[in-house]
Amino acid sequence: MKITGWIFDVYAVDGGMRVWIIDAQGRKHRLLDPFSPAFYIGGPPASVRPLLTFLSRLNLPMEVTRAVGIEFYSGKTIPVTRVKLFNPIHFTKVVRWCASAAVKPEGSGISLYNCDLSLPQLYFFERKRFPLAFCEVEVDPSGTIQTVGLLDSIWRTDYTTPPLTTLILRMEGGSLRPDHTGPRRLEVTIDGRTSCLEADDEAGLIDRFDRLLLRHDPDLILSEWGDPYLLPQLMAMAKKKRFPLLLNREPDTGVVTRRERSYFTYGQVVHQAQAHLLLGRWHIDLHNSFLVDQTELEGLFEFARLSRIPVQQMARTTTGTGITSMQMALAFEDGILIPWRKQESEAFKSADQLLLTDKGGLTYAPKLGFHEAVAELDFASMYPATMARYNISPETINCPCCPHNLVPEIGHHLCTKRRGLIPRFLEPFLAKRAEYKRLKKTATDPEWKGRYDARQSALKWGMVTTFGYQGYKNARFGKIEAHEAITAYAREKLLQAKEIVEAEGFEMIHAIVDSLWIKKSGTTEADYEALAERISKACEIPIAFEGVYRWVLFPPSKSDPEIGVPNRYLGVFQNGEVKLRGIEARRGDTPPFIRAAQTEMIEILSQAKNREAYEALLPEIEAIREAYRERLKARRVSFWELAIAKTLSKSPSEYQKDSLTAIVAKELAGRGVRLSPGQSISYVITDAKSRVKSDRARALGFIDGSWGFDAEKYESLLIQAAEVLFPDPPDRFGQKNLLP
DNA sequence: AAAGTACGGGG
DNA sequence: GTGTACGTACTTT
Repeated sequence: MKITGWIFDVYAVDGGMRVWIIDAQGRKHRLLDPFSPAFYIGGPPASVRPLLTFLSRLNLPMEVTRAVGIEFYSGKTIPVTRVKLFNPIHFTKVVRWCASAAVKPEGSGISLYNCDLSLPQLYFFERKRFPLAFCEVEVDPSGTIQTVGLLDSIWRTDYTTPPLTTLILRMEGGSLRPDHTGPRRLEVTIDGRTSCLEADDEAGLIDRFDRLLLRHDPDLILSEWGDPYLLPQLMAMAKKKRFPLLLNREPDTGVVTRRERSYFTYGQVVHQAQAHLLLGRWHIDLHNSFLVDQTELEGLFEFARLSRIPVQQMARTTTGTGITSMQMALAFEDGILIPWRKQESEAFKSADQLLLTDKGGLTYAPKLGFHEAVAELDFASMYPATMARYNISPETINCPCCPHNLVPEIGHHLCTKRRGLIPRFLEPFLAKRAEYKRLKKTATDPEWKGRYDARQSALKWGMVTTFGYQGYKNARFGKIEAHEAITAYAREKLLQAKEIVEAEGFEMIHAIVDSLWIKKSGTTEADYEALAERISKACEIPIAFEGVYRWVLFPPSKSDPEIGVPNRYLGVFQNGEVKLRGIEARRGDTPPFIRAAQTEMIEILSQAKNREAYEALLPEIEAIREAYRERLKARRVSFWELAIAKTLSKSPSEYQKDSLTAIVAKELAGRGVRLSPGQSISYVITDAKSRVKSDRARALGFIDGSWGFDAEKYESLLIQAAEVLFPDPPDRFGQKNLLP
């Protein structure tokens, strides 16, 4: 039998990989693909021999042969032993035994390769397939796959995804975390019909839920808080009532769970809730996935395809894991032995070298205040472009063969003989993103426009991470020296651009890492385009002319009104597009009420063509402010609009100061809500100055009509949000603010 | 005044 | 099962 469709799910079962295909009619096909994953052992024969003896005593179906592979850092072909397990479910166990200290004593010189990948990854790598690939499958009557013809490629930009039956699982009445509120009803939506299930009849609830699953057989359970709350609750109820819960499509299997964790990344703590992964069906929690949060399902699918990580797993992992998997796939294709964990440590650096290399991006202080007709030039994807252009990769930095090819400022050098893995990975990746951006512009169908945008945004995250990962000590294909080389080149490029611009008589208003704000009277758009062209040529990486601002405002720092702040500004391009950085409307912890007020004000100001017109709008801005103030006074504001969302950086009990966040977190913890670092909470300020601390603020989920809000406090936030837009003009320091 | 806490960036 | 910088703004003590 021949089946044409998309690879929906892949996981290991006894005797092979379970492969689910969904065809264009939405039919689901449960197939088996025999698969014998292999890992490799390298090292001195005297050390390898006892390991092989150990393996032979296991009496598991396997094949041990001699092979060769390329060692990643040296690029040399080395002899290795290949261990192929005939049954994939033995793989993880056998690798773990081989790695354990009893079998592989310290100092044995043994290295294991290709051993810490998941089985779906190994399967996809070896068979050159990928999640959601469109293909033609030849199947025998028992459902075993004979051949697979790939009708798709990870580099396609016009791919489609299978038709999915989706069940939406959430709590009635909003998306607040269920355990941060009082009791609510469970809501299940499928085929456009929503049913509410009462929690007081547990047996009836499970029974109705099971019947919905049976009747509709959804491919995707899309939940809000399914991971930390709904699925655990449903599973506990089912267990208590001894009812089966038919979440998996694979018979006689349990739901795979992964422990919750909190980790630190990019300067902040992130919480990943416990995950519930289904077999033959997807469960995706909208609130437990960075990628879905940033790029919708479309970006998640793009990442799953490229990384060869199944959709459900990809939803819960970081973009860093995703791009590492893409890099491993490329290494695998090239016959490179994938190193298990990093062995290389940072090379020694002298004190004066440290001073130079530890600098990151270059930042100037902006010229304060209001400016007209300023142009912005941005180096596009500066860091990835630099890595690709200068061949920056962990195995090319400080190679033994090219000491002459120096990186600016710092003592590192780069290989000229071997193209690095990271640049080879980045080239098609950069090109694919550029293609999506182009398609997004030219697409006429709004649905595809949105799709292209989500996909390019997912790729953007991949590139941001590729750079960040070079500086991470445990990255598989990263090296801190490579990170330093990238920022060194980037500083050089920005300086070079600044020199060109100033030599041509432009005034530099601001410059930061990869962007310049410049002006010169009489300059046309075509002149700016030509200037960008000249800089691109001189710098060897592309810089783009973003546009000319009607006006851009760099408000003064609140701690020192004489200086500006690098990342706090607002401006309007000539096409009317508004750009905000660092101000209230852009921040995640601004209450919706304040955000709405400031956004409305900026909307009005964006009409202004020049400074005079801008200043003339002051009365209108004041009118908006007063209208919002009236609403506060008349209490015509919902708690939801006043809610402040904050991310916890520690467990509630670890807070030392009684900030509002700490007070509310402790209050919630006292009600039995488990809060881990990285989770967020929402609260309303009820009485900021109350001597009774617990009266100062109240969690949004537990506030009711008996509580009021602190109108005075919100009024001051409102006034502040307005004042940012009318600071003391820089040439009129010492005068009163334009707003009282 | 000092220390604690949280935010953004990237596009 | 993977990104620990850095500056600003604001609050508490």
